[in-house]
Amino acid sequence: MREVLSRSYFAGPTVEVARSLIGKYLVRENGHGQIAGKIVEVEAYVGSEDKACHASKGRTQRTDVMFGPPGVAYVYLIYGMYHCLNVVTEGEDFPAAILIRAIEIEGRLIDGPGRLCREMGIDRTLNRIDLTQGDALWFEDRGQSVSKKAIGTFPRIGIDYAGEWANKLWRFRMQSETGAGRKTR
DNA sequence: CGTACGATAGTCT
DNA sequence: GACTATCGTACGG
Repeated sequence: MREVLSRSYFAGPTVEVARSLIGKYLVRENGHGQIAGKIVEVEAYVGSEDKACHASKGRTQRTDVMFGPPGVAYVYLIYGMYHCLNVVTEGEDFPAAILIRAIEIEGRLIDGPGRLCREMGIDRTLNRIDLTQGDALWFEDRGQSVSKKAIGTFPRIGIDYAGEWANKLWRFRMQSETGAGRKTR
């Protein structure tokens, strides 16, 4: 079984969708071939109330995409040199997204959103593209189930400014079977 | 091992 | 002009 995740899949509650993304596949297709990786770590950013969510600062040119339909890519540049890949979730006018933090490609752990984007050749030219079309970049269910037990929950990273919102356990990480990626940072 | 810090540019005030 | 959902290197123990 190999199924491209649909728009309705991403329309659900962000935290639940985030948890369910662990064990799914991220697939990148450029002119020269295809790279697929199993998703190992994600973070949920939920609504304008969530101080850690970029959209909490309002609807700007940059955050506008999060207010749109689910299943769309939100890619931004951070610290002037790295890109971060997110999928927009929930309905229109409810700004939320899931940050993809780590994947496993052929047994090799790609740990960190910046490294992941570098590895897969993801940059801002992919911002706002539709991720439900199986074109350039998309998510796949390959029928591998992950038990809830195998998924750890942690606070999100790099958002100490977010007050109480920094304590939410909205980061999900698969305990690796290979032993790779034990580190939690 | 651990912690500290600089690089670098887009975004918002 | 300040800040940033990061990463790699440098250095101390």
